[in-house]
This record gives sequence, C-alpha cells and structure tokens, in this order.
Amino acid sequence: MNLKQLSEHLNLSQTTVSRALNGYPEVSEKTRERVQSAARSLNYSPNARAKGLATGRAQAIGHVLPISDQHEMVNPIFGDFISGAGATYAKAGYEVVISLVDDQDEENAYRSIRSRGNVDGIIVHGPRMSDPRIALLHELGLPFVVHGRASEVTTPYSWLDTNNGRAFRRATEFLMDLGHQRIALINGLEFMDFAHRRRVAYVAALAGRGIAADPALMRTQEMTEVYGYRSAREMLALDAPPTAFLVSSMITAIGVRRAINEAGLEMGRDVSVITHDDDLGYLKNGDEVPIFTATRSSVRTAGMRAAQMLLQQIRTPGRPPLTQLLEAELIIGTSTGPAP
Amino acid sequence: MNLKQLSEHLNLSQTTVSRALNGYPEVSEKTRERVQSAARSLNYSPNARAKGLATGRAQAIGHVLPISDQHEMVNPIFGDFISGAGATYAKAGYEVVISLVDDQDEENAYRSIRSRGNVDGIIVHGPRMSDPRIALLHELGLPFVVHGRASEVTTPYSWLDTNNGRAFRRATEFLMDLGHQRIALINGLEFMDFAHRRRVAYVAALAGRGIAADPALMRTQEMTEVYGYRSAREMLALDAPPTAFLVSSMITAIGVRRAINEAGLEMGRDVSVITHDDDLGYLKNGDEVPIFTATRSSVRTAGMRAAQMLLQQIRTPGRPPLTQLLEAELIIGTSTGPAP
DNA sequence: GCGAGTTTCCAAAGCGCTTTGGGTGGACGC
DNA sequence: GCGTCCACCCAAAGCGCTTTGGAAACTCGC
Repeated sequence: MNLKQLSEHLNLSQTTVSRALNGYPEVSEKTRERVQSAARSLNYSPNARAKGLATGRAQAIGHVLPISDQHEMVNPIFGDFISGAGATYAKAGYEVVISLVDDQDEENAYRSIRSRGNVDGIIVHGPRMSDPRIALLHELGLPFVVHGRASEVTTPYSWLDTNNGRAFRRATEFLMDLGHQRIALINGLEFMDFAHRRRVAYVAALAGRGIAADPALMRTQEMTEVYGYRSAREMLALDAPPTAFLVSSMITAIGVRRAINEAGLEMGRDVSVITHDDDLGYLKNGDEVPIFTATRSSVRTAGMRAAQMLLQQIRTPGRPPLTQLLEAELIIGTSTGPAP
Repeated sequence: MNLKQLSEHLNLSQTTVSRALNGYPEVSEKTRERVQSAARSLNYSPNARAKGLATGRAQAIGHVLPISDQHEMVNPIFGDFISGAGATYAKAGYEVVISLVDDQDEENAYRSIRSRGNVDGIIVHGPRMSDPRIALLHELGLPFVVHGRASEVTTPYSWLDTNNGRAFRRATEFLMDLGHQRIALINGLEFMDFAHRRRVAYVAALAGRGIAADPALMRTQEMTEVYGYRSAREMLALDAPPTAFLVSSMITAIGVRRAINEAGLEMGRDVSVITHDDDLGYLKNGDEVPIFTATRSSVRTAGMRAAQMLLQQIRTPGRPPLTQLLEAELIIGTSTGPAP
C-alpha cells in the first residue's frame, strides 16, 4: 500500500492525502479524518526511504560503537543506555541505527555515515580524552551529543556526562574518613575519558590528605569480572595489601568480591569496596540494602537525557551546544567499614 | 557530493558512473578505475535512502527488542549478540536498525516496519512459546530469523537456537550423578521459550531418576542478580534446603553465590551450582579455571550465525527455512561437588 | 573500406514521497 | 447578479539513485 494507491482509493490527490496525514492546515477536518481512518484501516504507513529522500530527514539516530581488537566487546551498559534513549526516540518517531565501527578507520566510517545520509544525528559513545571524532563531526555538520566528555577537546560541543571526578573524589574521601590509607583503584581503560577523570580525582583526593598514590595499587583495563578478580587477588597477596578497593563498575566489583572471599576475608569488615554503579536493569545493587557502597548514576536516565538533547539539536540547528552533568549519589552499603 | 556532481566532474553520465561503482560489466576497466579513484578522493558515497528507493533494498537489518512493563529491561546478552551479528552485517554492507517495541502493539509495530520499508529482514529476539510474530512475519513476507524457537508454532520458519533442553538435562543428570537429590531450578521467565524448554528438561531428567520436581525448588523470573540472591536465600532457609542449584544465567548465578556465601556455606562443597553461560565478553566464566560449572554457548557466535542465515534468506528469497541448533558445552568448574 | 558485431557510454523513466505554485468552487458582500 | 476572497484540492517537479532501451564509437574480417 503506497500513497498513490491510498489516494486513488479515497478519490483524492496524493497531495491532499499527504497533507492530511502530516497535519497541514490546508485540508478540512472532515477529509483529514476520512484520510486518517482509511490509512489506519488499510494499514498504510509511508515509506521511510521515500519520505527521507523527499524531506532530507532520515528520522533516525545513529549510535556508533567503537570496536577494536583490544577492545572488541560491546560495553554492557549499552543495552540500558539504548533502552532509555529508545523510548525517547520512539515518541518522536525516530529509529535507532547502530554502527559498529572499527577504530582503525573511524574517520571514513563517520564520513560515510554522513554522506549515506541515513541518520539525522549521532550519539558518540566511549569518548577518549582527545577524541578526534568531535572535530570531525563538527566539520561534517552532523548534529551529535557525546555520552561522556573529551577533556582535551576545547571547542564547545554537546555532551552529557556523569560527574565522575566528584563521585570518585567523594568515594576516596569516604574511605579515608573510615581510616583507610591503602586504597586500591581498579579502573577502566584510562585512554577513555571517564576512566582518566576517575583516576585523577582519586589521586587528587589522596594527595589532599597527604597520601601519595601507590602504582602497585592502581590498575587500568577493560572492566570485566575476571579483571576485578585477578587484580584484587594479586593486590591482596602484596606485602602491604590494600584495605580498600575503589572499583569502576559493578561487574568488576563482583570479581573483586570473589577474590576477597577466596582469600578468606570478609568484605566490609576486613576489606572495604566502593564501586561505581550504573544502575543496570539486570544488575541492581541489591534491593532494600545495597550490596556495595557505590557511586550511583543511572545510565538509562543518561540515555533518555542524551536522546532529548540530540533531538533538540536536530530540531533547532545552529543553536549553541547543550551540556549536562549528572551527579552520582553516594549510596552506603555493607561493603565498607572502618579500616582494620 | 552526489552522483550528478561526481559525473559532471568526470564528464561522464550518471549511468556510467553508477555502473562503474557498482561493478557492472558495461564499463571499461579504465573508466571504472578513473571513477573509483575520483569517488574515493572526493569522498563520495551514495545516498542510502535514494539507493534504497531505487533498488527496493534497504541494506539494513531490523532487530526488534520486546519491551513491556513487567519486562522493560534490555536483555544483557543483546550487546554480545549484536556485536557478533554486526561484524557479519558490516562485511555485507548492511546496517543495524533497532526497534524497541512495546509488546502491547507488536502487531502494528511489525506491520509498520514492513511498510516503512527500512529493513530487508528481521531478527526476532526473545520468542515466546506460541509467538504470534512468526505467523505475522510470514504474512508480511519479510525475511526473518528467530533467535530461539517457538515450541508451539508448527509452520516452518528459520531459527537458530541453543539446545537448551539437552544442556539442562545433562546438567541435571550431572548433579544427580554427584548424588544430589534436591536440585533447585532458578529459571528465567517461563513464557519465554528457552526458559520453558529448560524447565521441561530439568523436570524430565529428575523424573528419569524417579525424582518428582518440588514446586518449592522452582522459580521463574527475570534473570537479575537480585533474583538469584533472593531465591537462593529463601530456599536455603527451607526445612529441606536444596543441595544444588541449576541457574539460567551467570548474572543470576552470581546472586545465588552471594546468598550461599552469606549463609556461611561454601559453593562447590556445601552447595553445588551449575549455570548457563552465554560467554559474554565482560562476564567470562573465570579464565583458566572456570568459576562455575556451566553449560556454555556463545551468544556472540549465535549472533554471527543468525546474521549469516538471515543474509542468505534475503539473497535467495523463497528458499525453504534454515534452522540451526547449537550445542552447549558442559564446562566443569569448581562450583559443583558431591552432595554432602 | 564497409557492414556486422562489440564496447562503451548515454537519456530518460521510475522508485514513493513532499511541496511549490496554482486552480476551482462556494460563501459572502454589495 | 457579479466580483472577491477563502477553503479546499490538485498537477507536477524534485529528492538521488538504478536501470531500461538505445545510440555512438570502435574493432574486426573480408
């Protein structure tokens, strides 16, 4: 069923039918209703490609996930992010297009996304500290919102980020208030901006109390469970083991807990743990009582907000970039206690 | 940069340029190379919408994720599935379009996907036992592959599934071989086909040894960590607690482990656990030594295979449906031991 | 050097929609 | 009864590409 058939069925021109369906004022309410009910009953919906071609709008948003050999997994938070964003898009009649882009030829990938023209805007995931994508997207004139930030990029751009610095500073201070002196950091990959910020904040918080960060207590890697387990096991076997761990994700923290248990220690008594918690649907931090003391910031909410920002950018092009900083809550659970 | 501009730049007709770029034999190798190098250097890539409109092909695959109030989270396996499938699509020049569809008006959603025409085929996720989507997609004539199966649907259709029945039967038998009699099942939502199959296999395996399934030892819910924790905690507090747990996902098994530890018991000695393991990138089951004894089946591989099947269906329409059953390995870890 | 057969290229139609620039008919005022 | 003005509707162009149905240029054998 296409426009032509529908209009013939109604004995109207394609113009009128199109206008009736798209809410233009030039048609009478009577015909508008007649058209709409016919469209519904004949299950007509306009061909997206043709519509896009005619309007120049794709009614779709691109989500670009960087993939590399050293980093080939899809971030576990992506599902939640997209479910938040997707709800917003759906209301506005936008689709989601996903591109898995090898970071070897990112530049080409973005250029081709642009000239293929099947998205109206882009959400940039996993920004690096000095991310070339931002300049590139500016040059291409494609609206975008970065989920996260790129510290070293100075030109303004739209972003939405969690205040990772403040969150990790507070967490570190919280541990020091409990008397911990040897606090380990099990961080994500530090060429990623969020992980870098977290480390800087952690180091600064320690320094604020006159403690020098110990390289033996700092790790940076992809945030898997096994990574948390290994790092904690090795650190707990040190001559001067840490009394507390600051961990970058729940999944990794679960690995840390495993190592703690395996070492015959009790989390929250012998060793404290604070983790960042993205509040993922399938991995809630306990229910009434949180498992982990955590810096919590819902990635689903971030998805929703980022989507709204991007849609605004698209609707009113040329407006100045929007930015939004979400604060993480510090949730007290049973995984922290006074230093032994 | 569009075709017209490119062809003017080259002093050729649009026809010739188009043919040169798309590999048609009617152009000489010399002009083909001239065209291709110009296209590269001017960074031309054809507008996807226009191309789609002209060819009738969208060069995109739809992934439809059912969302509902009781089930609003995005399955954590989705990231891995899409990363497997995405690699295959990318090679074949296909995009991924994601639709989050409220299962209230699934029918409309699929019809509109069809008539909007922005995908050439669909991967159906999360099939229910008697899933109406299969008949609907047949009616719509849209190529599709189901990730999983719908037991109660009798008409043939393409699917790719893990042999959940055999996996859970083997797992149950393995536990019984170790002397376990009271084996709990912490299952997923049983209106989902895979979860239903798992329960049936578990019940049958028990029955095969003359054991009647105890309703007090069977749970069914969304597979979160908290769900695993709660279920295990409650069951361990029973007068006749289970000596083993059979769990539907790693995440849930981690919750089960938490409850076991909290009860002062040791996993693998006091209580055994077998889980299904989707081999997710960020949640590997240990490294050299697996944490959990598990039925393992890589969801990333499933994604790759499903994508290949769908592309075949699209390329040669009208061919009979393809099916593929992946066997899960039974991996022996440290979470199982003889019944106490 | 000329007709037949290939190569190589082109003009134009068409994909399904939006949108510009009218046209037509009825209500209304005088 | 006539002109004016809306309200309502339409024909046709155009979005950027593919593809059909030729046409021009080139090869070749005799």
